[in-house]
Amino acid sequence: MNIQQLEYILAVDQFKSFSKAADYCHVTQATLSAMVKKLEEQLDIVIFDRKANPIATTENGREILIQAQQVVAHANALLSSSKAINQKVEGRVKIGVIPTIASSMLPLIMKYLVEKYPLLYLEIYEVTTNQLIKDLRSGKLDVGILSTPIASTEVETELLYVEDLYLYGHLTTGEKKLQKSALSQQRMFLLQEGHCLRDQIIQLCDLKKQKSLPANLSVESNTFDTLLNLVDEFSGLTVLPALYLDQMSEARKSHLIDLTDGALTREVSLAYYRPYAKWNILNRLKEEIAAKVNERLKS
Amino acid sequence: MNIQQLEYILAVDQFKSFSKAADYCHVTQATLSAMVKKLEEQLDIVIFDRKANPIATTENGREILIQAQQVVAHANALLSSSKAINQKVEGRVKIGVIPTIASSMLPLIMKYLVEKYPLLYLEIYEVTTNQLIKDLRSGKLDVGILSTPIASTEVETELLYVEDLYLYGHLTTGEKKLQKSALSQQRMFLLQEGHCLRDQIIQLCDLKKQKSLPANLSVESNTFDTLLNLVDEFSGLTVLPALYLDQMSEARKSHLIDLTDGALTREVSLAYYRPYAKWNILNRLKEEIAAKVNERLKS
DNA sequence: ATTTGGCATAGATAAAATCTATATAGGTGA
DNA sequence: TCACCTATATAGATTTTATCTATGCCAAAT
Repeated sequence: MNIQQLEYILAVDQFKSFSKAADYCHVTQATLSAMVKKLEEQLDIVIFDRKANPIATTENGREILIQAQQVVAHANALLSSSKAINQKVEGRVKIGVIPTIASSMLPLIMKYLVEKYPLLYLEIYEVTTNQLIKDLRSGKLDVGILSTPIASTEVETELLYVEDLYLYGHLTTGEKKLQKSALSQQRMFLLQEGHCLRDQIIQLCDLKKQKSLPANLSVESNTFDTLLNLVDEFSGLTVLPALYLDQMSEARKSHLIDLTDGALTREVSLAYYRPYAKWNILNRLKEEIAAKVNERLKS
Repeated sequence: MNIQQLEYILAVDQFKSFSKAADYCHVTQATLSAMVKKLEEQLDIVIFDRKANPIATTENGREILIQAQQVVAHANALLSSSKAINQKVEGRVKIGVIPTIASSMLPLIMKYLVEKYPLLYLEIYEVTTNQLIKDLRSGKLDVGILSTPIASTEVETELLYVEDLYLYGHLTTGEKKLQKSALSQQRMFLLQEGHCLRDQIIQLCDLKKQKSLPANLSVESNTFDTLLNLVDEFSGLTVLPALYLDQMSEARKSHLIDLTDGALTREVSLAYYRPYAKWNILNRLKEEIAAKVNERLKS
């Protein structure tokens, strides 16, 4: 017995005709006849009196049909539920975000999201990449937003957007341009140890023997704001993600420096450990963030 | 989506393990995995979090499982119903019986049946073969009991039992034995026109130019009882079905005459026009009658 | 680092559903 | 009563689906 066979007998009962029922079910009359017969044999009950004109449902068949109706109705309910579930964006989601993304991207997206999805409770945690991966695995977080690639193979990532990185600062020459190769000669102000953007920049710029701060001053900033103050005061360079520019004054924007040969970029991705725990919500978040950010980055 | 797939996910939810669920469902783990995956793809909902240990049901999956339970429960209810229906012997059945069977077989079976099946209402109509076939076709009767073979192709018959026919009467020679070929020489008392047993005997005994009653007396009986009285009075022969002997006095039984070469028999069968209208009841009647009569005929 | 338990996947096989074409039965009108 | 018409049943071929065996892969535990 299967649901399809039940649908077949419901159709025959409704149309009082095998051929009309077959049309309705989008199968040939031969198929429908065979399936009805098979069901009747399995149940050991003859459901239809084919000699009657129009076809009649037997007494036993009537009882079977009532139950068949139930089964099919519930099956259809299940299918509609599954569609409804996929539409639904509600509930609590714990999101871990690394600081450099939190300070640059979140302002752009959060207000929009909470207004569009009033039934969605977003809990945002600002954590480092390493902590984020741990928390994903332990289940403390449902999803992370971080910069890829990452070493972990256990955590899956999906690219949200690719963001340009901008140089900011004061060159001794007073120029507004710089070659990539010259980067390693510059005094570069970086975020604290643990920020992945720091590591990325060190790698990108090949900053091993970099000139840094005066020896009597050691500052490692946690925020771009502090970093910018340092750069302004001590004269040097730092690196900012594109989305952070939204928060900068026009005066400071004039201190952005172009790289003459290509650009620095970073990937920002969603990271899951259990991709499907809150699939519909996370999938929607992914779409919304990607759309909103890419629209912003184009302008 | 099909019922089996729903049973699979119910098992996984129950056992928190694909392989245990597979054992439970008597399929391999590979099959169950594939089917669960297929269902998840069709619903576009991931039901199980396979990374959890033990396996966890996702939030969405939980909602699906609740509905799956419903569907499966109703499907099982349908299957049990079908079994119950096949057991059930109740309701009203209109049975047509030809007179020679009514007077011989019914007394044996009726009391037994109505006591064994108190919910069964048997309506018995005594009608001729021709009328019986008409009434079956028109739906006035659900089933008939008659002597086969019959000419009609529209009515289906199922053999109930084969019954010996006995000769009864008084031979002029005083003997208790007769050859078949001598039958046509005897004065034979028959039932009225319309009784099929009459026609059968005429055919069996090749009674064309038979000696019958004195010309000034024309009696055609409707009942064996009358027939026997005629035979006793006018001296001659008649033919009785085996089951009628139950109702005969011992005195009369001594006037039974053996055929020296073989026996006369008739087939008694159930006749349906719509074989499945009351299948379970009719099928049970068939079994009961055949069993009871054959048991009687053997003794 | 290696083993182990458990799910996924690939490829082959078996089972079931479906189709086309045709037979057959029941009803209808000449 | 015969031929015709309509509707269901059946046979055989084809496609789809379910299932199995064998193996890969991953994460947890030793």
